[in-house]
Amino acid sequence: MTTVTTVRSVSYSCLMETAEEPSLAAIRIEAVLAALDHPLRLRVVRTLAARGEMTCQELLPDITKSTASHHWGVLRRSGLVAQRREGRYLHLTLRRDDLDHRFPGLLDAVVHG
Amino acid sequence: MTTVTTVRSVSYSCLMETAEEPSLAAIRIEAVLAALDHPLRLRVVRTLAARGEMTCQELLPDITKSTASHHWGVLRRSGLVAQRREGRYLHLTLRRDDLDHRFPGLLDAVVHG
DNA sequence: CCATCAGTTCGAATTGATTCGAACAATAGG
DNA sequence: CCTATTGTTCGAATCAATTCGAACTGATGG
Repeated sequence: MTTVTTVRSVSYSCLMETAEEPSLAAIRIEAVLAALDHPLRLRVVRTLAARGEMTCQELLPDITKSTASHHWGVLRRSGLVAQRREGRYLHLTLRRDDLDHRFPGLLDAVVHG
Repeated sequence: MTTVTTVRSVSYSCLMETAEEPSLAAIRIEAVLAALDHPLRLRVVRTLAARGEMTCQELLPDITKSTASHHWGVLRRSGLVAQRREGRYLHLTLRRDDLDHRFPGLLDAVVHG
């Protein structure tokens, strides 16, 4: 009786991808709207707007890690959120300046909605 | 051999519902974001912003009637679009004043995105 | 070194949105 | 009246997004 241990050594090549955040000019309104169209992600954006930089755990403590990570990816790729690594922890911030410059008024509408 | 004709006389009681558009104060940002998170509906909003009042057929000529009607419903209930009946035709308009008043800058961001 | 912790990735299941045809209401026009 | 047209509603099928457990990477600290 041998315990089968499936080692996926190759497929995890592009793990912990460094900054897949779009540049200021590359932020697309379609991606921003799609990211905001989810209760959890909208809550995260509002919390970041009110409290500034926060860690992942502070933002979504009661959510499964894999689910939370999915939402971080959507928020990052949309251009709404930037991340900063500090040791093991990931610190997230709203890209307020970029968003205000690209879509003036949008964040205010979303936050004080 | 009788041809069964299922007559649904009761279930169509609330057909052609008159103005299920929310009032200015009742417009929710969540519904607006959800409505904008679809390529067809985003295209409709942008077309209405550029060309003003238009009929349903002018807006989505190549789309199935039932599918189009579904999208009109989403746009109406979100508060983005108002409708005016003229005979058989439905004329749609962007609720620009209401949206600019409720969420200043949002429509501009969406249209010139 | 080794165990732990934070977050990512994959694969599969569930859930939700979209789409379409058919039946329908309401109006328009002969 | 009768027929064609415009848009709605229902039901079912399809497609996309969300969710979760398990395996994994990389950093931390004994």
